[in-house]
Parts: sequence; structure tokens; C-alpha cells
Amino acid sequence: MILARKFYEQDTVDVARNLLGKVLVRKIGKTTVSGIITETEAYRQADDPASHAYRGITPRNQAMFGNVGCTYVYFTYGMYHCLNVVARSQKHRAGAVLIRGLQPKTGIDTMIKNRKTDKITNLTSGPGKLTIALDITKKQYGEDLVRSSKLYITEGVTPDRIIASPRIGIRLGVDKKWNFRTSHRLFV
DNA sequence: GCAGAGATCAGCT
DNA sequence: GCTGATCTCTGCC
Repeated sequence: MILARKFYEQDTVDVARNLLGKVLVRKIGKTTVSGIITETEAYRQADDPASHAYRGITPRNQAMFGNVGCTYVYFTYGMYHCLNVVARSQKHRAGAVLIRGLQPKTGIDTMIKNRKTDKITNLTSGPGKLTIALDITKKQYGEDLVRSSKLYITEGVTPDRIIASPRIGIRLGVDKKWNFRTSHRLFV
């Protein structure tokens, strides 16, 4: 069952927590590649100096201000794409959830080919890695996860334990524990 | 097993 | 110009 628009209309931090255990599905041609979401991070706007949207709208981050349930894909460090899902409550102008980790479910052979590594635990254990494994680039910028047949998120499993931590790799906003992960992920 | 460098683009403190 | 919501490879222990 594909998640409805309403799912993404709640506070970004809640959506980040609720996305754990859901299944991210990607169709590449005839192949279905999917994985269970094991790690996420919430980025809001005016109250979140670590967010790309903090200083207002730019051509790059405009998706964060757009329709909830769509993707925000950005290119960073000159080499990597990262996948976010736009989500926010009415109180905020912008917000997105960074998908940081997956547990490979189907299409693992395709992931191996894309990633050029055969270590399962290394296929999608990071934001830059999972976009390579699922062939996600700026072509998927703004894709509507509620309506698209190529990229969407479905119901999955219920995580039995959720760990909240400070977000990774940021300098500002370290006080906010907006990184969420499940205890039964494959990766350390 | 771990630290450090390198790759190299977009948006600015 | 520099810095970053990153990852891989190299070299050394």
C-alpha cells in the first residue's frame, strides 16, 4: 500500500520517525529494486540552521518548499546525490526527510551492479550509496512519491525500537536529536 | 583496523 | 575561494 499524501503532512520530525520500516521502491526498467528504510534525518526550516532551507528558497532547495510527498534530490561533495522526501506540517514553510540508510529487499543483484560491490551491508548503508544503488539522480528531483509508478514508498514493517541521535556531519543544530534509526538494521 | 587525502559542484559566512 | 546532510582508496599500524 502506497503511503498517502497525508502521511507527509505532519511535522517533519514525526515523518522522519514514521518512515522507519517503510519500503522504498524503485523501478528501473523491468526491475524492481527496494529496501526497508532503516535510517532517516529530519531537516526543517527557520528553526533549523543545519537545513538547506534555513536561509530561504534557492533554485536548488525549492523542492523543500514545494508539495509534500515529492522528492528533494541534491548533489553534494561534487560526486554524490542524496535523496530526501518533502514533509512538513502547516506550521513550517519547508522541510524534508533525508533517507540515510536502507536494508536491501529486492533487486539486490541490480544494486550490486550499480554499486560495483557485492557486500550486502555496503550496498545502501549511507545516503550517497543508496542513491547509486537505486539509480537516483537529479532526474528524480521533485518526483511525486504518491503518484509515481517508478519511485514510491509503501507500508512495511513496524520497527520494534527506534534510536534518536544528533544528525550526522553537521556543525549547527547538533542539539536536535533528529536522526532516527531502527535497532534491527544490518549495518553498524 | 583506522586515519587521512582526494574527488570536484553549488551556494554562500 | 571555501565548505559541505559523502564515500572510497591508500598507507600505515
